[in-house]
Amino acid sequence: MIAIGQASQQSGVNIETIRYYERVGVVPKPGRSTAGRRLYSVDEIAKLRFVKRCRDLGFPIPIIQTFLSFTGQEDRSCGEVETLAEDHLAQIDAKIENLARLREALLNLSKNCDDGTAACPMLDSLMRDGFGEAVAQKS
Amino acid sequence: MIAIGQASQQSGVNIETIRYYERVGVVPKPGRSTAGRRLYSVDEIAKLRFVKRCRDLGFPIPIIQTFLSFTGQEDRSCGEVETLAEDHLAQIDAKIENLARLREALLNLSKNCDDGTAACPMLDSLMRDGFGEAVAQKS
DNA sequence: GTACTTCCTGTAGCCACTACAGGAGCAAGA
DNA sequence: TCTTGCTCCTGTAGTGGCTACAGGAAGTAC
Repeated sequence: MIAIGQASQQSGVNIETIRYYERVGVVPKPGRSTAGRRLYSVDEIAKLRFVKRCRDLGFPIPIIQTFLSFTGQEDRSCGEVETLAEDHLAQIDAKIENLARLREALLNLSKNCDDGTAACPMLDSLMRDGFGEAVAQKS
Repeated sequence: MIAIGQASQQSGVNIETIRYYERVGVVPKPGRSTAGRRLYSVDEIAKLRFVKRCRDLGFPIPIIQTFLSFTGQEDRSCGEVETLAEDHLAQIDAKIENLARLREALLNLSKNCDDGTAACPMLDSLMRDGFGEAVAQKS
């Protein structure tokens, strides 16, 4: 059983973030020492690392909680995990597409800036009507 | 001079968001009617629309404030605008790259799910050591 | 005994909104 | 004139996923 600082080092999760995860119920409350300090087992460290990996993959916390509720149970979990992962993948694809469109729009705008005049054509374009409607989408 | 509802329609900015922009100082405080209701001029609507377009392009609010401080002033603005836009473009590129990497990692993980066994290989991979380090980057 | 580090709780801040409560004004029809 | 329904007002709190800080207690090394 190790203290939170070591748990942080071994899992790669910030101390404050570990406490945050505990507070919102992502990971279960760990045991405590007689003085009230958190003590983590190897399993709990593994769970923290799992959460970190999922977060690095961009999964939102509620999805990770669903994942954690599946681990250990054998039946039906794989299909649901796959569905959640595919949904997430679709969202990532949508984000990439959106950013690519935005990139194009921005590139078109800023290349006008090269013409050497003092007033900025990019700001002009943004101020004038009729631009930008093609970009407006939520990421 | 029109009321906030019309200003919202004409600019495409949500009413609550208009008030938020006023509160944080993105747009100047508008005039008021005798009863204390906000009244917007054509110029102020244009400014709101400008802010919306910049937000749609993903510019953070402090940058938009810089843009707005440049509009109307002729000298030196274009070079600085270009720099800000290029920085932003670089950030978008970094985000796209990150998401693409993440996409790959996720695809590799979830395609293992197809093997028909009951326990989930994807969750297994995430629980085991040695995976995910290549993905960990801030978006 | 003392200096240093780690840990504790609780609260507030970040970004860019969004939602809601509880009230007031305004315009149109009966 | 009264009522109905819409718009608007202020102020506050919530969203997600942390991060930072204050003020204190406990542990460790010399």
